[in-house]
Amino acid sequence: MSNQNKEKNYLKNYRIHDYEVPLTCVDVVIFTIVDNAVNVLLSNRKHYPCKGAWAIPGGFIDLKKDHDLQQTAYRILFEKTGYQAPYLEQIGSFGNAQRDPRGWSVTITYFALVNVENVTFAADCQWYPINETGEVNKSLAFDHNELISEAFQRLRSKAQYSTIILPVLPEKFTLSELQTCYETILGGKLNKAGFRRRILKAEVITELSGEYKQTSTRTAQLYKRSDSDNVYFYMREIYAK
Amino acid sequence: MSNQNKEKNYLKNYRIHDYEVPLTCVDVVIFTIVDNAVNVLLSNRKHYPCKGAWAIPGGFIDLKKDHDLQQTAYRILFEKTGYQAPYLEQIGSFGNAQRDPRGWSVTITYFALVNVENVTFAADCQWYPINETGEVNKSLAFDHNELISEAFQRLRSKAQYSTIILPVLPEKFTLSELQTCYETILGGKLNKAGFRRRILKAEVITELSGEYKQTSTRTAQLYKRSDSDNVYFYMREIYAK
DNA sequence: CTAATAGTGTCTATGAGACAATATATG
DNA sequence: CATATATTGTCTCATAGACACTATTAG
Repeated sequence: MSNQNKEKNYLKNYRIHDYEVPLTCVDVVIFTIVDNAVNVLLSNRKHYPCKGAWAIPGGFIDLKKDHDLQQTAYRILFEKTGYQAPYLEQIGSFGNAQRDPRGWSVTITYFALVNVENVTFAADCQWYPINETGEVNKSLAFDHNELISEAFQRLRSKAQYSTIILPVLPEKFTLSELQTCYETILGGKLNKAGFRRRILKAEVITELSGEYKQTSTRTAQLYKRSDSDNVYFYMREIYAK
Repeated sequence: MSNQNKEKNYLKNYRIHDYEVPLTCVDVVIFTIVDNAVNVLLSNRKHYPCKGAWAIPGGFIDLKKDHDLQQTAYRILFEKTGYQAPYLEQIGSFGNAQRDPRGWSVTITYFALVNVENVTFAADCQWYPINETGEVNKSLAFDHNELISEAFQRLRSKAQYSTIILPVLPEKFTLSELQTCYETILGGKLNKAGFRRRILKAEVITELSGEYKQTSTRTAQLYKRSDSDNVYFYMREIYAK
């Protein structure tokens, strides 16, 4: 038998269920900002294990429908929030023998950034604020509080040198609102003049000429995300205190 | 039946093989520097599929022996290189329906940095230089050239703002050798005075007082990694040209 | 007018890039 | 001494941080 035929033969007889395999699933930590606090979307589990417990949205790969991992994550996010194209990034995979009572399990974890006003979330979901350690004050299913914490660290770290957080803002926003979002995520105050210089240099937002937001005092210029709303990466980190 | 008993019952009857699951494996891109070029360790596949093809070291999770994903990666690395504690970092997971002829498959990919002199690699392995696009000039099994490229991008990107590459150096080295390593990975020349200021500021290397390396001209001060050889992250990127 | 927030001007501090000067080996 | 590389000094430049000043709105 030729080598090629041997390979064909091997593949014909290959059955994944002849092997011991881990559980593999995809989880998505969905962040937004509500009332100047970072919030995460929690979903109440309908099925065993951990039925009734709160958890971040997640699920198994649909081998028939999902073309790749990213699409699994998009599907999960869409099912829970109705969002079509949010900011979505893989933060890493976590796997060990203990994290799931069913056995050795791996989660490929993503994080997403959404604007709270654009979410029409499923009935089993709710926003929950995260605390200073990047977790929620609530006992969650599996190791989900750790996953949230990891995701938040990534978010905060990226906010220090990029314009990643723009998707949490509404369509139109002021520079002060944008600065407040950064301050919320970074956990400290930023210098106003410096912040403005920095964000304008990135050319990721565009002034809406003639459009202003009424406030109790001086009106503020409105901006929108630029059409080419790619994330900009700075050569230097910003410092919040 | 109580809710707790129902859960126990569910777990007792849970069989992973009742579900359609993807293949899940761990692959490790092992980098070193040989003759001022970044090299990657390739292993010749002994088993189907892609028997006889070159691939990066990888394998399945051993559900009995491996406590977590990181340990799977360490095990794979140790089996191929004899290395006990190299620099190892997860770069991400890649999964889709096409990348493995056996079906939907996920790889959790790590990259490692080793010093070439400390490796005693397995007989089925060899170093292979990577080209400007971060791939090897060779057709590899599965999507392994893409994985190498992703890993190399991560390596280069991290070298711009951290001291991550120290593990590729031998026990004792000169500042010029260290700078050459950085230049090899970054793909450009660095400013000498600036580089020295920067690396010494990080306090990740220690002068070996009285020890010098003979060269054809002036001897050079030897250094070693500091005992606390944690990776240092700079607030600002370095620029190679 | 006052209060409050929006928006700008400018000085300082940090650290990288450029480039040259000096030091020390070999032959 | 010539040459090559190691090592250091110093000037410039970009950008962040500090801080105060001006502008504009409501009441």
